[in-house]
Amino acid sequence: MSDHTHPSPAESLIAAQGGRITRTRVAVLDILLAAEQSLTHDEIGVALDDKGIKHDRVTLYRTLDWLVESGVAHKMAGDDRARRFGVAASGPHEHAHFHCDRCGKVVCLEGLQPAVAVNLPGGYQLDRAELVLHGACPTCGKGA
Amino acid sequence: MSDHTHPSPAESLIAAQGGRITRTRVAVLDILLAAEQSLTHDEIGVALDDKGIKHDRVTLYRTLDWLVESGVAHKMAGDDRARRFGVAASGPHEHAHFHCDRCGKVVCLEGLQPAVAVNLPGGYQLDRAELVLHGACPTCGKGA
DNA sequence: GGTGGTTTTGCAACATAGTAGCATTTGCGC
DNA sequence: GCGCAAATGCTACTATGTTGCAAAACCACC
Repeated sequence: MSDHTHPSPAESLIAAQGGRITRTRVAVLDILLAAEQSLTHDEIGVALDDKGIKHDRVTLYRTLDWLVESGVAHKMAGDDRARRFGVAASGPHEHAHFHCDRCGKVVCLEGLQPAVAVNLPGGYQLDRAELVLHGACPTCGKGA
Repeated sequence: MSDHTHPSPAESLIAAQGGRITRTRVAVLDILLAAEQSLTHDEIGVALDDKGIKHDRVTLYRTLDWLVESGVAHKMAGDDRARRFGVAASGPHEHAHFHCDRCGKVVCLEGLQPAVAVNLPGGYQLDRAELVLHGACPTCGKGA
């Protein structure tokens, strides 16, 4: 529609995965990149709507799914049935997550992988470990 | 409906929580007690139907919810949107779970809590840690 | 810059998981 | 046995996620 005078890192990130540069895809990745914590579909949808980007619920699901399959983003299941999405900073998402039980926010704790090489009963082949810490985040902890 | 000649441990467990001994509640807890791995609502419903226990989907939800609130069972969110339930052997459910990525089964690994007291960024108040190990279970690992 | 093929979007309908309200039943104290 | 409160079962509803297909957008090529 206009000249692309703002070459966001999202575009190059999408292009690096062999995907097409589309409005929705760039906007979603931009939102994910700017967010400090994992977001749900609904939150991303609201943010998308706030940016004036026309979108569909299904498109959002497929876009997020594509980002996860491309390794750009990663998804995780929270306490309720809402899946949350975040950008995968490093290659493997071998990092812990902190889930605040009060505000429900999920933050990625990069560079915080404990020794999970525990003694497996035998026969079990460990592929990856997912550690979720529950408690109160700094914001909610102070207001307690 | 007949005389209770088999006083299952489920009954006393329910009574200890101050709950009423009902058909559904005893049967559900019995199934959970007998199962080695966590079960979904659907799996419990099938097992309930297999035992000839008349039940409703909503009743099952509420029964499971009551068991969780009473501390008898514990729930966790899997990879998909289906919640899984299992009996809480000890008091706090401070144990790890193993999720087989091939058959989708979730097993509770009792007595397998690693040192998760990692260095939190500060301000975060850790309440409990949930560790989910992903990989292949002995059954699926052998057939690979 | 135009054209064509393929991907992506958008729409509608569907599928599954979980919840709410309320009348009826049932367990349990009395 | 009686009565009350808890638990069940029913319908309907919400939320989350999926599938199929036609229209539009993106990109390669000319």
